[in-house]
Amino acid sequence: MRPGEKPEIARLPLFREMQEEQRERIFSGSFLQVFPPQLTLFELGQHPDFLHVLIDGVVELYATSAGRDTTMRIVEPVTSFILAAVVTDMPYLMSARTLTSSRVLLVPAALVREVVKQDCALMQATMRELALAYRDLVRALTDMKLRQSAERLGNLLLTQERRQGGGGKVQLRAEKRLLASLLGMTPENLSRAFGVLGGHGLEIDGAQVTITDRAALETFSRPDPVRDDAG
Amino acid sequence: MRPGEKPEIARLPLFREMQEEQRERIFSGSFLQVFPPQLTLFELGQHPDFLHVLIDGVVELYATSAGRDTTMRIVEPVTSFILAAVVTDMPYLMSARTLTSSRVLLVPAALVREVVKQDCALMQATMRELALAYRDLVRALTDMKLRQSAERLGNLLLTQERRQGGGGKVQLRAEKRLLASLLGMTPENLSRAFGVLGGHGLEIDGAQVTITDRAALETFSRPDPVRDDAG
DNA sequence: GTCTGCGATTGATGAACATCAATCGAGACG
DNA sequence: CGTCTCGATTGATGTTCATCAATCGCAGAC
Repeated sequence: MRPGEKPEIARLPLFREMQEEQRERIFSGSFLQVFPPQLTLFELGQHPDFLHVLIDGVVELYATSAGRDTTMRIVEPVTSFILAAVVTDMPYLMSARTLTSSRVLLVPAALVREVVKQDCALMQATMRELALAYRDLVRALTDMKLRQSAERLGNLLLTQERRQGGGGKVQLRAEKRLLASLLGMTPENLSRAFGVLGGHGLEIDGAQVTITDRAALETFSRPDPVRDDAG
Repeated sequence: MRPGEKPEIARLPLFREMQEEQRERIFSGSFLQVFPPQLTLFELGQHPDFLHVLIDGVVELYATSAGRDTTMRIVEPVTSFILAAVVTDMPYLMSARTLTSSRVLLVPAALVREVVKQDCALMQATMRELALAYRDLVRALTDMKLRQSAERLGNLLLTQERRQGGGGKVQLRAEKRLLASLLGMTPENLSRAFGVLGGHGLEIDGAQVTITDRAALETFSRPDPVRDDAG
């Protein structure tokens, strides 16, 4: 682990409040591993052996079924992932692969479960993390069920813009094919959705998106104050 | 509270393992309320004042956005619901209404949060509950993104049949319009989906569904051993 | 520079699904 | 016993989205 990274991991919401001593136990039982791009970290159905914490790089969580697959989440550093499978000790419901070269902290799942039982602060943080993740999924599911593709894209851009500082500019980080899969559509349709939004306050140039008329974009995308604005 | 109900609530996974004394605190701070059918219990965006435990009746959780709405979950007794909003103390992401006359135990949200902090067994149960709910939503979202309507219906029926004992019969409990909304389609399309499954090992008579050829139904619906079989 | 490979885009077509309208059928009620 | 109501069903039609095919544009290789 590089200097400065351990404190950064310790500052994660998940590990922040726990006892120093227990945190040391977690860290000393874990190990950092480097993975090349496009490598599968684990697959749907496998038994969860490690809690993963992405330190550096980008990881995609995706699900497959009957030959088709879809992106469920794009993980950026520094974040833990697949907490729910580790806590319940049940098979993964998603697969994971690196998109870029990545460094991942691997915390043995059994160790997580053991320390969680002994350190109430860690348990509370875990509980909170799971509750927030649950809420994210509620949002994603209603988004999928109630909105059509161009609206979903519009709302995602509005949300991203707020997260990136609110200057009316959004920098797309992932490939568009990935973004399409995350939004539950084909790359072709994403292109067309961008085209549609072009008539509703949006300008796009490659991976650089500019919101030229927020009011128009909001009228079209119908963001929900509860679902889309709050964290 | 009627005799026999309190022990039944105490047997819920959520409350089972906690200290007797703390459980008493929860119960004595809560109250049971009876609601008529079709009554809204709370609405999306409101601040969560109570953890709800459905004792008797049926409750629908649904989300709305831009005039449209969709069923997210049908709650049957005895189950707690909207745990995530209570734990995070953040606005509801779903609304709730009774479908039939219902009795609901209302546990003040602040009390839940306080006792959770003091009783590690309750916290662990909460964590587990949230993790399982998260996994349910992962399943629902991938189902929505990867399968088309008739497949979703087929898999739901296969799952229900297993839960109802596996005799090849499934009794539909909810109205079909509700089932349609839960599956993310219109009532008209649900009818047609049943029609399609009629050619793939299914027979339907009103609310009584019979699986006449499980192999055919599975071939068509492509259940995922991980996602659909495991709990 | 040119070639090459790959992702993004665009157009044409088809499938899945929603919508609109009409009808059917079963339970409620006079 | 009829009729009224409401959900379920069926058919006709339109919209949304996927698929297939071709082209564009850009970055890396040589």
